[in-house]
Amino acid sequence: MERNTRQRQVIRQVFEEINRPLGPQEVLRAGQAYAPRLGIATVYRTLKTFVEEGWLVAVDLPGEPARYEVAGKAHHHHFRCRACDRVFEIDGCPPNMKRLAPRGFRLEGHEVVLYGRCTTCAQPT
Amino acid sequence: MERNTRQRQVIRQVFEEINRPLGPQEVLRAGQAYAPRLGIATVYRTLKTFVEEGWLVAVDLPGEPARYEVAGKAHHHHFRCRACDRVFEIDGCPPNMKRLAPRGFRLEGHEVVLYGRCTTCAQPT
DNA sequence: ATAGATGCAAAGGGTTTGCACTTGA
DNA sequence: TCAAGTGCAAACCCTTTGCATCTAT
Repeated sequence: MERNTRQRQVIRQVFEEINRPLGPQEVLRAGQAYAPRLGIATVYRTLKTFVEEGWLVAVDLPGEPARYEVAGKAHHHHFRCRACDRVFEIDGCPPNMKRLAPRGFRLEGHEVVLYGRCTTCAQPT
Repeated sequence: MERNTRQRQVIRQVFEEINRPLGPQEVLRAGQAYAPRLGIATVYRTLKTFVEEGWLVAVDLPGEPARYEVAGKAHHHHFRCRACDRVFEIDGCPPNMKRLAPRGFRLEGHEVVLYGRCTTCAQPT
């Protein structure tokens, strides 16, 4: 059965406070503000546990380690800022994905990732 | 200056024969059919060299090691078969990507990945 | 009390690098 | 000839795992 340890409370809190997908290192650093002895192994184990419980889902972007976000949101995609490397959720979804699949291929799902500058990093100064 | 070694000939040939994105291990195994002593380090180094030369481009899909394909093709995306894990190029591109970016964000690029079954793996038997 | 959770350090898997040997030009 | 390229093994980085200790329940 599940225990409600200090570390898990902290990790849950981190995801509730920072509303965007977070990687293990981001979780570790944010969590250590509340629990300085928090270790990276615990972060990995806890992320895995939360995914199995269904409270988190993995967000995989091309060419980088997995991030995680709170589960249960509507279908959506992600925007990755090339300046600060943070990832943001975006609503909506391009239409007619089906017509892109070659004939004979069965389309079961898709991923869309946008790249550019977030509001903060797009500022002139 | 660049040398035209047996290993490089073999790796070039592999990409010309197999017309889809290949990962280092796929290149190694295909290449060893022609050059049995081909080593994985050479594959990595050669892939990197070819990318720097501009002959190959990296194809990164979420959550998996990079693949490579011959450069110079028109803008396109990829389809990954969930049964055989092979990746195929697909033409076309969803319209109106711009409207998906949040206000204030500057959109510079995008990736689309389709998932499903390729023709071969979609066959009933 | 005690099984689940943690922290550390060691082990894994994929990628890169150091170095002596090989080889194309 | 002789520097670029290769193969092997060691090093690396990120993630996972083993194990002794700690701690919610």
